[in-house]
Amino acid sequence: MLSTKYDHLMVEEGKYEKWIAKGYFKSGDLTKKPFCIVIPPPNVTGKLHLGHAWDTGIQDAIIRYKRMQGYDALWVPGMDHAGIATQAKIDKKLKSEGINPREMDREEWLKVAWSWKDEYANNIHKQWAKLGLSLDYDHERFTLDDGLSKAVKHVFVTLYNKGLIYRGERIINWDPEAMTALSNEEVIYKDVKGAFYHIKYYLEDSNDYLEVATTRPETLFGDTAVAVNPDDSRYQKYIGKNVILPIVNKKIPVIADMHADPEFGTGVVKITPAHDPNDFEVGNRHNLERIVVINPDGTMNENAGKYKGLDRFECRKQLIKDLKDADLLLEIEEITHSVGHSERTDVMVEPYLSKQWFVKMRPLADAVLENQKNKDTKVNFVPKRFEKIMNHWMTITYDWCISRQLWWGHRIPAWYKGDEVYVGETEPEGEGWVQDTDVLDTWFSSALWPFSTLGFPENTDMLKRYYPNDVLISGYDIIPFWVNRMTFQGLEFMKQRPFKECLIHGLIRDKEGRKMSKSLGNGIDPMDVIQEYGADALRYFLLTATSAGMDLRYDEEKVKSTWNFINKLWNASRFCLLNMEDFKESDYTLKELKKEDKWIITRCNKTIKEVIKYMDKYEFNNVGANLYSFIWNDFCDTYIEFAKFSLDSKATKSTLYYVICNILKMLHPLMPYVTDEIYNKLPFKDSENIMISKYPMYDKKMIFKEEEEVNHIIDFIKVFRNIKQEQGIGKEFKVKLNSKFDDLIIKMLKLDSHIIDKELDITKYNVTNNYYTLDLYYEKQETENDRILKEKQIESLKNSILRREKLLSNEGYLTKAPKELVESEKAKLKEEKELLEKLLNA
RNA sequence: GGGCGAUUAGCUCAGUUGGUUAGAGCACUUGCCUUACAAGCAAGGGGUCAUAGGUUCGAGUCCUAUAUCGCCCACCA
Repeated sequence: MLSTKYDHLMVEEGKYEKWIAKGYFKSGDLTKKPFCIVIPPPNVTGKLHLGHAWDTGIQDAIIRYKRMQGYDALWVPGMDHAGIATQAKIDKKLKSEGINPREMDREEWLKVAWSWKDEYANNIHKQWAKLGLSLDYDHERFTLDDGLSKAVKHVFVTLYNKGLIYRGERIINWDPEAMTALSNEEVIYKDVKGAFYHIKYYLEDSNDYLEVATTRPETLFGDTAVAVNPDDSRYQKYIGKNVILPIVNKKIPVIADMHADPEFGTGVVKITPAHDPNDFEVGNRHNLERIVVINPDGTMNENAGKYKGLDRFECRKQLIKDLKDADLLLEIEEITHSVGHSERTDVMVEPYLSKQWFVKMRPLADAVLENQKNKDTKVNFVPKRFEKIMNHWMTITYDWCISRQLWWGHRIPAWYKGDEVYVGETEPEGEGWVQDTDVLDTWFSSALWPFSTLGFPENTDMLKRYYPNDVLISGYDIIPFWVNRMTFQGLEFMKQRPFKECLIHGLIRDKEGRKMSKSLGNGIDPMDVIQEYGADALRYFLLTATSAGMDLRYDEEKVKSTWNFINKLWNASRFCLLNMEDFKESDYTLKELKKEDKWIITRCNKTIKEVIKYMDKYEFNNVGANLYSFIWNDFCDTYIEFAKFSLDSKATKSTLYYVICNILKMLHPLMPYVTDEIYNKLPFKDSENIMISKYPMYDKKMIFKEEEEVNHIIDFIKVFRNIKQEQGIGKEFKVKLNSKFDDLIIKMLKLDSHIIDKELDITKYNVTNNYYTLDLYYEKQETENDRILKEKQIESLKNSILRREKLLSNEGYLTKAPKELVESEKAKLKEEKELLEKLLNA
């Protein structure tokens, strides 16, 4: 028997291991329809946070729901090597041990990395288990495992052969701390305080100068021209002349280029083709030399002359001082401008001329845009609005820099011998070939996740069966990084969308609405929450606290209140089980039901219908609201109280069984542990385990017309109690029943010893809800207060009648509103008028 | 500059294709240890749905502005 109080630690202990041992998470029953979700692979950099708990909780709810509905449900687990993030962490750890990671041998370093991966993967497995996720571990993958590496190589080589991957010298975003190139998506723009430095660029052999404004004076060593707008009348006379580059004292030309905006700054731009993407384009147009002046680690190189070796920011300081001393600095204009920072290391990104590998995006993105026009073949976002983010990205995207100067990742399958380049899945024959030392962007491999995990590039049975995936669950923050890239790679290599639907959720915030972050120290460890309230409470809270696509504030009070809800379920179940001790399957019957049994069974079926509707739409907040009020209000507060009058009846026991069984099943996807615990204690059950039992189905035959009658009974009970409390009536009162009364009302209100059949000459109050009516007599002079209360009741009724009469005399309403609505308004008006009559005559 | 979201009870949030008098949890008031649960039960108070217009028989919901907060993208010499 269940203990008197819900104990989440006891309930959750050992269950996951049991589920695993029984093989309940396994997929592959070919007689069933397939349903597949792949987990967004967490990074092997740390522990899972609340966002993961939310994201995976949604997936587990969906997969458990589908499994119970008879699908062959496959949820593919896996993790991401997370190149730059993981390498940064490993390097940090090595440095803290006094080891310089860059002085290590690559192979040695990789050994450290793999043991790091093992340790963190192990942690993540433990956390998945705590969360209760029904992942099919037979199909677990890691982005660097052999199969996925093969997929990556295949994709790289195929795209290269198609001309969709190329190697080129471009301005890329450079992270001077991680010392690697980054993609545009890995650059976070932040507003920082900086300055416009107005510098004199003297014209050759003249005392005249051009005023150049720049935020990055240290790049002037790389200047190879100064540009003005060809239509800018102020400067036309200078076009074609030379200016003297300050400090360097070198001649550079004044050129005319549209890039210079006459409205912006001084209208004169210094052109540094090796350190600015726009300048790079200008340089191409005018055939300018590209001079790199900064080293990969952010220090100045030999082109900076005496500033060589200085950090870029130190150089700026010194240079400004020297310019000032040489009277070349006109002004320092303080401004706030946005500057790119590395997503991972948070250092200022350096636009940097460098030879890298790129994916040519235009054809791939266009294919996505085309595919999104067809609702049967496109990725359907839930909520719909997120499709815009993808479409916009596909419209403006430009070539994707995929090479990273890191060790942790997929080594680029390209080999060089002199000027020769070979790209292939395996090393080329012959002597002297050297493989590219770079690895690929992490997202290059995760972009293949929906099909690489299923066996691609082989055309496996798995791939045929589970691709496209049915739904992908992701936060809106990774649409550009991941969802978009999976979509174009899926279309390119599988000729089909990677998933039919894409369910988007928001971000977790703290109680004050701030993003959870390490620097703020406001992060919450889901494992702590599970320890205190249980995985069931955490998961139910996360899923039901907000509507789709919205951010979620973590509020411990709400988790606590979810715990209370589970405790309520626990005790309701306890009540059922206590009364089912000798109840056998052969006793179970839904014939000869009493009206209250029919009432709860009807409510239960209506709830099933709603819950299924909302589960199918992924509206878990609505699923929760329906279940919560059905369980707490209808079942616990109302039906169980009714049931107490007929606990030895088979109909009552059967009804209790019917309802609790359906409740447990509907709750199971949202709170797997406690529902498993209680289901197991049922005297008999339809399945070995709730998680492989059949999900409830709406049954029209179980909708009874008696529901309405019982609703009136419940309503009357409420009206009576209200009046009794408002009038301050204690145990001394008499009632004279003025209509046919129902036994349930008598029992619930404990009226039997108070019934009289004669009128009394004391305070009388007519209690009615228009279906039942009685006179309530009690020893108390009617006070002013009582009179006011009664008048208030009459007043509000009169107002309501007036409102309805007005509505029903509106010609437009009568002709245009649905007939049923008008009819029910009329009926209600009639009821109200009758009720008013009774109250006035009382 | 372009786009998106939010604004509803003291707090956190729901509110479906427009349809009774706008809901929940927490908090609050009153009365209850009623043998499933006092982490509970019963009853209750509390909202001019950000503002201004409009469409409609009817608007929290649709349209047009405006305000405030937040996010994304682009630009930033």
